Amino acid sequence: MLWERAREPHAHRWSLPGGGLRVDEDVESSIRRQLAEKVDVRQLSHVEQLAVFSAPDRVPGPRVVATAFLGLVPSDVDPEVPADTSWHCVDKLPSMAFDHSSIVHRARHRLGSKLSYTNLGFALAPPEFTISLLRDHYSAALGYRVSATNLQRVLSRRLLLEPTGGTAPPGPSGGRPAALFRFSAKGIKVTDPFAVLRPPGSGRPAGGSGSP
Amino acid sequence: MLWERAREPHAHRWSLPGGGLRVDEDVESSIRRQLAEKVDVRQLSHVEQLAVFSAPDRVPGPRVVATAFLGLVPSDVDPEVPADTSWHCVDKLPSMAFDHSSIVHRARHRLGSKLSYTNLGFALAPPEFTISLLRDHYSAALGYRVSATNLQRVLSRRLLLEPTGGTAPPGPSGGRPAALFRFSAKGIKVTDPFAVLRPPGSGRPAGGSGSP
DNA sequence: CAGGTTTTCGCCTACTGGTCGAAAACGTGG
DNA sequence: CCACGTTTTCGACCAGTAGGCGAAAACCTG
Repeated sequence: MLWERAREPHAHRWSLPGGGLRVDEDVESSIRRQLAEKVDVRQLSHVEQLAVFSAPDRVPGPRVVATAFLGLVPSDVDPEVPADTSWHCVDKLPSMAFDHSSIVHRARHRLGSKLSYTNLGFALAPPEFTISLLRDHYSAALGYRVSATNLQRVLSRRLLLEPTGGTAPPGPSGGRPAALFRFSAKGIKVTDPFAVLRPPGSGRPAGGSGSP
Repeated sequence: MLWERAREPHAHRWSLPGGGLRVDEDVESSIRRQLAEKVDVRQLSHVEQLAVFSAPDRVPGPRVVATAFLGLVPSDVDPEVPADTSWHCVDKLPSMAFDHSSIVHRARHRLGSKLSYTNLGFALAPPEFTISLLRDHYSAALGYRVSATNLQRVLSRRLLLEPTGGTAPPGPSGGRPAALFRFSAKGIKVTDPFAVLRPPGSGRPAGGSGSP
């Protein structure tokens, strides 16, 4: 989501929403406040620090140190934005002000990476979703097609998918109605990475009961 | 590596090395300069931004925004440090100044997580190392025993271990001399995460050449 | 009700990680 | 100098995991 600058420098170019840090707030409170004030985006499903951008010449004039954030909004919410603000596809970005273009690319890379070793993908979807919708979000964020079959099995084995019992109506061209799921967070967060080298003794959840 | 504060506030308590940002440097240059100036630590095998700590009351007086870094030094280098500086085990930390204790815990958690989905473990070892040494580093950082057999096979299958041909002399109690390896970086960095949900068609690295 | 569409499920295969035990290579003590 | 303990290395086995079909289910349109 970008905001078209009205004033110099870089007037009429697109920039990321943000602003100065007040003395009585930390950086996360600040970005949440600014999003709420300026563009009315409050329903963030995930917010994390991306990186500090601090090159001395990143903006004209005195140096400005910026803490960039990665924020995700579920795909079903479409917040009202002011006239000078609009959503852009990360594959077709306009010319951007300052170093904001590199910030966006860094965020895109972070999201793609985290999809592989965390469950952050659920933050992209509404509270109830179909596997196809989740697959589309994964595909868009990763940049390649992922199989719905495989995605469902992988997430199911991790006990992350909980069927709601309901179904979503099929599209205009028909098709079997898709089952609805919700994220089954059994004490875990979407940001928790799953280990690859595990502690010993955690390989076999349940041995064959009794004697073979 | 901690530094004992001489002045108030928090005099005589331990704190992380660091200092103010100059106008002509970015934050990474700054922390590298300060480490080089104050404690003569130059041989960092890995440096990454950890997080921004910006709570308004994190230090007495005017608010100070700090960009914390995670820096790794290979286990074979032992840089000379001034009298007021010394290394501490993260399991036995002294009382620390400001919010530096939470910064260290955050760094520890980050390192443990990244060992699971990147090859950052190689940054802990010297350029040439034995599997046992690498296992000890993994065990220390993760907090549980990892098997040398498994570690070697996992890393070998990822084509990350390149034997140097040399061997390390056995310890005082004998034992077979251990083979030496180096990190085989074929165009990859230790920070690159390995994907879990892979792009299609990448399952089989090398098909059987010809007809078996 | 026939045909097209989308989702879901089961099966098969390949790969990956955990565990175990044997063998190799070394030092030490009798 | 040879038996013994120690440490590393390697192979084998097993279970769990992911990718790739293809069939079946469930829906819409004409």
